[in-house]
Amino acid sequence: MAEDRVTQAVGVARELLEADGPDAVSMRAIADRMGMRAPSLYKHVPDKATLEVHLIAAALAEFGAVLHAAGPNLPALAQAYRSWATAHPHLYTLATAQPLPRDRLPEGLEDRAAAPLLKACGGDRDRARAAWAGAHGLVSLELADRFPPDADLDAAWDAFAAAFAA
Amino acid sequence: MAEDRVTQAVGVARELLEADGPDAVSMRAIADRMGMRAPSLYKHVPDKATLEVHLIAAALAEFGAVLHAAGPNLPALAQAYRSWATAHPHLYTLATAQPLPRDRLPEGLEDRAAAPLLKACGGDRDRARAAWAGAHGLVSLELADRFPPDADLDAAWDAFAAAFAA
DNA sequence: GAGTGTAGCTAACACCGTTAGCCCGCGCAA
DNA sequence: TTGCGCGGGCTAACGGTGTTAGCTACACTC
Repeated sequence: MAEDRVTQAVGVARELLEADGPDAVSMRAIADRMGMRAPSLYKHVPDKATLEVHLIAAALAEFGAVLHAAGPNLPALAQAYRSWATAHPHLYTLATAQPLPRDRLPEGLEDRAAAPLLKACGGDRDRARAAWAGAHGLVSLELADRFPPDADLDAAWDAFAAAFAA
Repeated sequence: MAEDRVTQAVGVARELLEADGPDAVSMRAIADRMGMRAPSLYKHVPDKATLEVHLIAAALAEFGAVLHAAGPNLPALAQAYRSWATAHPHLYTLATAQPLPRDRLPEGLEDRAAAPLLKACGGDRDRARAAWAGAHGLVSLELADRFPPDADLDAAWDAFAAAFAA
């Protein structure tokens, strides 16, 4: 059978990333787990960046599905956003901290992930972007441990939700 | 005289970072610009991480001063936040994307940078954190080119300000 | 059976941060 | 003046990274 070595490599990369963070994701480590040496990996994958693009695509698809399932109301979306991101911190960061390789991503992926929030904002794109930024900001500051240790994150999320409820 | 080689190294690191991004900041490149080889740099600086801590401290101090100068009202703060960050994208990212090495930073640096926003929010810490997250989210998504090319960022900032104006 | 493509391998390159060990020259003390 | 320590430069090297070149062995086809 030998199901596609590329998807296998992406899976291994995801395991490594989620378990031990971005520094653990090396071509040699991936190859090791696939039972081969690093150079052989290049018979299946052109380079590491491509692998990361696949990882980002998978992450966005999964994340988008979670948001979609939360339905188009803002508090539920915020909760889903935060809980997925904190459950997959390295994946969230990978998919979010760098420019999107839009030309190498499946058509419509981005829009599909954004759709629930846009609907929750009644189609107001600017408002949706501001809300997205709020959620992303809260999540990424939390993931980077930027809030003081005594900060009440739930309360901060409530304040965020309150600002956008009006 | 030989003004402190450490501050000189930090200055060079900043130049490299601002000019060509984080990948350009290598110990060898810094040493080159100082007219020496990389190993000699270690006679003055214990390691690269320490250099980065100095860079972060300098960035936070400068950024904090800019915010302070903007005064404690939210629209002015938002404008100052965005314009400093976009003027120094790599520096902003460096100082913001990783956990703060709080134990190695000057006492009170963090609070001083946060003070203007806290005052603008009337001392409501949760609200201030939500507002900070909004600004940080907008900036970091903009810096990472995450908004669609046709997005009107000014309008998104207005929507953000409107949400927190009420 | 000859040939061809797939998929593994080792060796190597250029870079990274970092360490070990050498050596030169300056200041200071006897 | 002589000797000595040490600050501050150097080269060589280690182990890591992504990646390429070039070899080989197996399977499949004609």
